[in-house]
Amino acid sequence: MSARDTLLDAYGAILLENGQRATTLSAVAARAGVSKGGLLYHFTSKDALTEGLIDRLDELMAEDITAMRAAPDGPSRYYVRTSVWTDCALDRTLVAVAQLAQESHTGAQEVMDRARRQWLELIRKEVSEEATAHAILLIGDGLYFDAALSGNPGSSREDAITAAELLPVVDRLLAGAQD
Amino acid sequence: MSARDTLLDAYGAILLENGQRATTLSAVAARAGVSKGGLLYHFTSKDALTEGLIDRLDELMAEDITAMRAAPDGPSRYYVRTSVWTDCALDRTLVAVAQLAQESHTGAQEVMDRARRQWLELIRKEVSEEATAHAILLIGDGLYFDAALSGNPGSSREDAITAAELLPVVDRLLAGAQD
DNA sequence: GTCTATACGGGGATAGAC
DNA sequence: GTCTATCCCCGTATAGAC
Repeated sequence: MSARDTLLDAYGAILLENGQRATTLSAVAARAGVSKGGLLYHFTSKDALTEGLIDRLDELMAEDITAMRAAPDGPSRYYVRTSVWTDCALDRTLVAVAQLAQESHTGAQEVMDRARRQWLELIRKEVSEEATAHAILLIGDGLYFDAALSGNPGSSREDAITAAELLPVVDRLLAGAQD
Repeated sequence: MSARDTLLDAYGAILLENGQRATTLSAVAARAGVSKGGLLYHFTSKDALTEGLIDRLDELMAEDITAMRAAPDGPSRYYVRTSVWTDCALDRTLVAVAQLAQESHTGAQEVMDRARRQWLELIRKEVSEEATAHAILLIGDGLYFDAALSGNPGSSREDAITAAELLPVVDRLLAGAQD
């Protein structure tokens, strides 16, 4: 794995677990196993580091949209299924960048906006009724919100909802919107 | 309005609009129209300031739970209705404290957890089916997530969903869970 | 490609005047 | 009750050795 990727992993992990304030250059460097100077060789500034993470999210989102479009059980079910926390690269990067977006980082806000628009577009193809499509999108948002709040989403709470429990509800929403 | 309340308003507003990193003592003091020293007379440290905001959320939540319990259209509809951004004190404080929770602030995480548990408990009284109750809770979470992401939720986007559009979907969920 | 040393600014907090 | 002045620490970034 490239040094750049290792550093982005460390940055994302700290962002996810302890929030923006904890993402000092020394903390990121230490977690990646290099010194501050070493970090600044690969990313010339902290801004460059955040741009790197945003670019990574853009790539992961492109993959996700492709998979969602091809999902055998349909985009809505795919979307809700994959919004439940699975600790995958997209989950982690998305919640990390969401933190940046909340700190008014324009680039982060734009990529989050783009992500939600792309998801909604695919859900709409399956669910003609506008409000239902939005409700499904909101359920996914809610799942990410929970993950973001918990700080350490890996240690899922005992009362966390599972995809298996949630999908029948999505099915009912889909069926109800068909009339 | 007391000086304390004015300062908490300023702190919450900056947290909401620009994120934790922007909430320096000088910025909060300036927004409240006092000096740094003036602020530190009312709140002896930055921690005291955040505790103040968390206490405020606790009070607002108690009011909200009372109103939700007495809502004529039922707790679920009340919950979704009021989760749509209305720029009220609870909305603003909740999203502000959510930011603190994401920065691993224990007190903030606890009050957010408490809030979600209380909401879920009341929704459960109306919706016996567990997954549906969770789905309704998640729709509210999603609405708060959107508000948090936008940075300045006051300036609602044109594509934002309204309560009027969302409530029929909630009704269908309630009806579907009755069988 | 990675390190140490250092410069510089900003944020939190105290002391004390008014 | 609110202000200014000041201190110290820490975070970002640069310079230059290895």
